[in-house]
Amino acid sequence: MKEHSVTIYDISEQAGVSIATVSRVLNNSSNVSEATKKKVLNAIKDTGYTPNAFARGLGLNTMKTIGILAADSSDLYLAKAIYYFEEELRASGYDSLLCCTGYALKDKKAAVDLLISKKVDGIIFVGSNFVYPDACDNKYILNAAEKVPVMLLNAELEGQNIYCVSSDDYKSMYKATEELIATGFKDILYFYNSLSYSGTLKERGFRDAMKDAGLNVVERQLQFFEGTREDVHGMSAQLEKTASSGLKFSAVLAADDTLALSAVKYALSKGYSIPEEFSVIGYNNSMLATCSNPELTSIDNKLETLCQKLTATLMGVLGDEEMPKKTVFSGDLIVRGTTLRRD
Amino acid sequence: MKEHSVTIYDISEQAGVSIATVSRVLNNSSNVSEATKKKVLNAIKDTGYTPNAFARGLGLNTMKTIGILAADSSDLYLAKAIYYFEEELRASGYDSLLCCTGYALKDKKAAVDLLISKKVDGIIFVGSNFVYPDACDNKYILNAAEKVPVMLLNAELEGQNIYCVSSDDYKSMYKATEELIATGFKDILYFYNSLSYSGTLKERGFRDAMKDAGLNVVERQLQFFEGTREDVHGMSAQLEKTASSGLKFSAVLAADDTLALSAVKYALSKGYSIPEEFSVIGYNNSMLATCSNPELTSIDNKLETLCQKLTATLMGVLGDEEMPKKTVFSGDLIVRGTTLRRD
DNA sequence: GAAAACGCTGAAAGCGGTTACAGATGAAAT
DNA sequence: ATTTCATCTGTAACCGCTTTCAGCGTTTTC
Repeated sequence: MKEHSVTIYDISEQAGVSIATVSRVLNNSSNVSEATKKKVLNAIKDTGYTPNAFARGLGLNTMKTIGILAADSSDLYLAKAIYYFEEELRASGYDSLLCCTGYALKDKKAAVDLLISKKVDGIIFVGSNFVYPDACDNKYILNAAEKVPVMLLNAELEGQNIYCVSSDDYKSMYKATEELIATGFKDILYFYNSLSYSGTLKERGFRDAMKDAGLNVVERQLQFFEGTREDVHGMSAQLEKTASSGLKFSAVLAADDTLALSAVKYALSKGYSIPEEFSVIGYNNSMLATCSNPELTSIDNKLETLCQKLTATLMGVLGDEEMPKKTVFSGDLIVRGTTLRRD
Repeated sequence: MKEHSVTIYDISEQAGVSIATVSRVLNNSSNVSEATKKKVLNAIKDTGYTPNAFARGLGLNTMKTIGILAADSSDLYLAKAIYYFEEELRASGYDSLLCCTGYALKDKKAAVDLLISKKVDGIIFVGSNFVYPDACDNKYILNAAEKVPVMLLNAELEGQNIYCVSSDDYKSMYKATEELIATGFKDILYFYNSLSYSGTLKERGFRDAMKDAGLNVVERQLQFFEGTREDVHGMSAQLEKTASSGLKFSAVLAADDTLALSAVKYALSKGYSIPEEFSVIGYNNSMLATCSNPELTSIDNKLETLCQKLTATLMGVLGDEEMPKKTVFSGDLIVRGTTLRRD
């Protein structure tokens, strides 16, 4: 099978030059005469030679590769982020090594080691679930940052060589809560499925907005969904159960569009008319928002902008520039069919 | 920054052994006495050493890495496939290098070269859009196959060192068409957005089923959507336009759940009741199917099984086993709310 | 016309591992 | 006591590429 792949030596021999010259041609570096360059390029074309990136990486001690860590690449939001990163990185001359870690801390640690051993030039942690409320669980990130710049999307962590780009989830959720209240919905159920860093921010936004509006929040009003992120049926079942257990709510503020969609499903099954009798606000403004019927009012946290900014920051860091350790973008509330218009 | 990272030499020095011994400990190979092993492991722990994967790769000429090529990692279906592959590969001791190529041939070629240069042990082409109807456009795949095993998901291409695992899209679409006809819908609009290999199969399935039912198909009945894969509004607008241009249809057979969802949107906007007056069948049985209201009847092509089979085949090939060059799984029609039940 | 500068090329060291081979040590067999 | 053998460890070559340094021929400079 692997019948001794073509190396720079084969090229040098065929072109009648030294390997150094071949290397120079490959890298477009320093002065090589047109004649020799042509000879080398021909030899390369003839043999179908592709340089060995290991060998190059060994010498240069960089593979021009950025590690991307995401819990679940099939999550709509994370997938989109990965896509943007891939695109941005490629445009900057970097490749990406993707690791889907799942949500267990142990696997996240293993993935970081793997990326380090592959000598990535930087690591992007996609999504807030990598940063834990308990500080000592975050040591693996600090360790990584000792070796390589670490970028956090939608999470925050202080530390040398750690850079954060995130959306202002606190404010967004505060705004969303206000919106529901302003359109006449006071018995709001907060529906979430992640205990992450940004999850905490969102929850605080909801609580504070309720408090500032003089509304009381009972703990049952915050529903945590434990199932998988795609289990829409399970989600609406939980709402159903919550309602039948006696808690009254006429609006759902969801930490995620999928949860919001399940709320729409629940409301329709109950025969409520949306948005007059029952309102819903989602989060992330994913494609689900426009797929839904009626379409979801949702928070757009400008993922593409976040990803661009994060990549730009990373490139700056790699170029030894001084870069801001923390950038926050505020989100927009996109009003669609699951909330009332106000004028 | 990069303050001379810890190497095997540092470990050997600290542990008072040779680098060969350190290497042996790292690879758990041959006989190393417990005492020395312990010394080495301690040194590793103390220094936080992680082996350099380039150097290892250079020596072994394998990085234990599989390249994954997908046009768009944020596409629901592709993202899911990527997720399964990642999972399966990791379980088999391989890592994955993801390249999102976009849909342009040129970029696909570039991505293949990149993977080859990174010395991946195999390449998985995720999705049928990598195989073109025009054979000479597929040369880049044959080239890749000269260097490394090539795996095709949902596409077929003859060639040395090329292995295909796919769903029987022809039969599935044939079945779906039959279902619509059997439930009383004969003026079916076929809605698609991809000219890929499996796209062709699907279309043939539709055409043949219609023909076998004695139904005529006019070309306007096959609508191609050119926009992006998430533009639900654009899709329903096209249906709207098609309808107002005079073509009558009371059912949509979509090559993709997103397209199907847009059909639901269109039908609802027209005030048709689903599924009695208007039926829809989607494809892929993605989460959109259960997100929709009413929920989509869709073809489940058992993506997870496909991915598992493909990975297993690849592992077999890498282990120099004889493997089937082509495996086909048939799909299931999952009946939900957008088609009538039949008894 | 000799010296200096320049453009191009090659030899060789090094990147950090793996591994074949040889050497050292100690126990078992004769 | 000597040989044999197994067990453990070290030396050094090698993987394919980049890059420094030196060398050489040619042109410029005074």
